[in-house]
Amino acid sequence: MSPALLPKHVASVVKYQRDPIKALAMFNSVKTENGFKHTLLTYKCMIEKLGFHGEFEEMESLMSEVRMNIDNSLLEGVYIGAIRNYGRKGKVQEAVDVFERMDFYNCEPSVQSYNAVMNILVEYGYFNQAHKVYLRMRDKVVIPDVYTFTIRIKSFCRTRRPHVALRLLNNMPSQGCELNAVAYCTVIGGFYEENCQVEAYQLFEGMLEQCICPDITTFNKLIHTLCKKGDVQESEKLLNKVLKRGILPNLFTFNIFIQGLCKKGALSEAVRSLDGVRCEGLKPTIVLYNTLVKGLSQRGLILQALQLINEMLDHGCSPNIWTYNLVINGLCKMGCMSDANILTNDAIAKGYLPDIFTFNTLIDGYSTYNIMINSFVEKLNINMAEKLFREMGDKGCAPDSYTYRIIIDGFCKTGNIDSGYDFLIENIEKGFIPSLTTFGQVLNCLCVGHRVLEAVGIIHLMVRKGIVPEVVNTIFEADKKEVAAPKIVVEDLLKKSHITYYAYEVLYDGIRDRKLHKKKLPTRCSHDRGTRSLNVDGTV
DNA sequence: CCAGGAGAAC
Repeated sequence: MSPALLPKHVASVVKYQRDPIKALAMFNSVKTENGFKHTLLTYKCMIEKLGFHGEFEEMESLMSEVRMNIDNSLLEGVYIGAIRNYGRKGKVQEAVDVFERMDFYNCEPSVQSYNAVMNILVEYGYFNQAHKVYLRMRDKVVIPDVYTFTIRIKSFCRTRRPHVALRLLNNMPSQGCELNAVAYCTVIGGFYEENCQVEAYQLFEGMLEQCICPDITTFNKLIHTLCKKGDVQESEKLLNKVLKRGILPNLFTFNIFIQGLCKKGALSEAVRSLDGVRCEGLKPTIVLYNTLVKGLSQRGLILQALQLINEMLDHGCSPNIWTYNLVINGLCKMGCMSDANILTNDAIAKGYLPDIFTFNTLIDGYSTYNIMINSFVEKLNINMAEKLFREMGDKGCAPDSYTYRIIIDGFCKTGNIDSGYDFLIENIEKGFIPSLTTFGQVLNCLCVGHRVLEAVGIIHLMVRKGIVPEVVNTIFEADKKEVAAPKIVVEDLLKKSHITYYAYEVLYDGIRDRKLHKKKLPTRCSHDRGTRSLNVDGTV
């Protein structure tokens, strides 16, 4: 007998399976296990998983299922999870819908549900709707808790009414709700947001006097508000206060400070604070370094930024493509396009593959696309090269003959003959004349793949486009020319080593084959480029 | 189960 399958086992598998759909398949398959029945726990985990990954259809259908199998009054946690996940993905209406349907499904929302939906409404700026939910909550005689107050405080702060927020804070004790540091700091942040340093600081001191001290998370949020505005000094003042209370700064704290210092241009101080990080026994992370690299690059301190990259390597922290993007962007802003290109190639050479942001940065440099595409082709990362090629068109930056050459080259090297062929045709269609090397490459690939029809088609296309050795033009009789020209082209290609001897043989036989000669090429759909289809002669 | 945590270019 196999050991019994327990709900907690299923729940943990669901939790640790990365792929929500795979988790769902497992979840469904255990239903047939002898004696196993899903519980509130397993349903909750599965619904949470689906919602977290934005699989809302599956999530909703599982919610219908759980309603049939579990006492509906126990499902509040499930609904709150769904509300949160809809909120995380910006689906405010859907979040509200879940909330609204709760009592219809015999689940009376508690204060937590009201809070969850109110918070989403406030986060997305639906302040009036949030207030309506609050009024309904009072109507239903649901008692607000400290979370409710904090959400309402936040709402007042977001609508730039910190004084109203303060009044609410002060009313909390009389409503039987104890103040805590989160509620306090939300108000304090609201004052700082409106540049009311005096009120904010007084309130901060008042909070500490009541022996209410923020934890590092809450504190970080507060100084983030300040540092974003460039007020590092005030942040330091606050930090010194909480340090005395035994609060320890963490990497978030340092990063926020460094951002603030960079913002006000105190770059050397910002760089020095790396030592402070280490003094605290913390190990600077890539995020921290990148913050500094960004600050330095934005101020045009490129050499220092590059020096910092070396330093991070010395400390066992590898830069990433973001790191390079920041410096590349700095160079572009300074107008040093060629240096930006050099650095980009340098990054590629070191194995840091440029991403979409690299190109947004470099977009001004007009030949940059070709450099980039070439780099990718050399790395045989042809997908990225093609993506760039498409993007280049979208940006109104027309590919030139060279672009085609390198990209066709890339496809041939990676054995993607369909794409190589399509690009060759597209190249010609755009009015460019590909080089014989390019023709040769595609022809070789086609012949190796026994794609004689297309290969021969290309030879005829070359003839029609006049891409032929000079000698062909000395043949005056049209029918003689028609027979001789393809042969001459193929021989010329072999002579100049653009095609292999094998390809030559295949082509030579192919052009003599009358069936092939007369046969029109089948219409090919370009797989990934819309519905346009081409015949080999370039007609659509 | 509900409030409060650093991340990038245009």
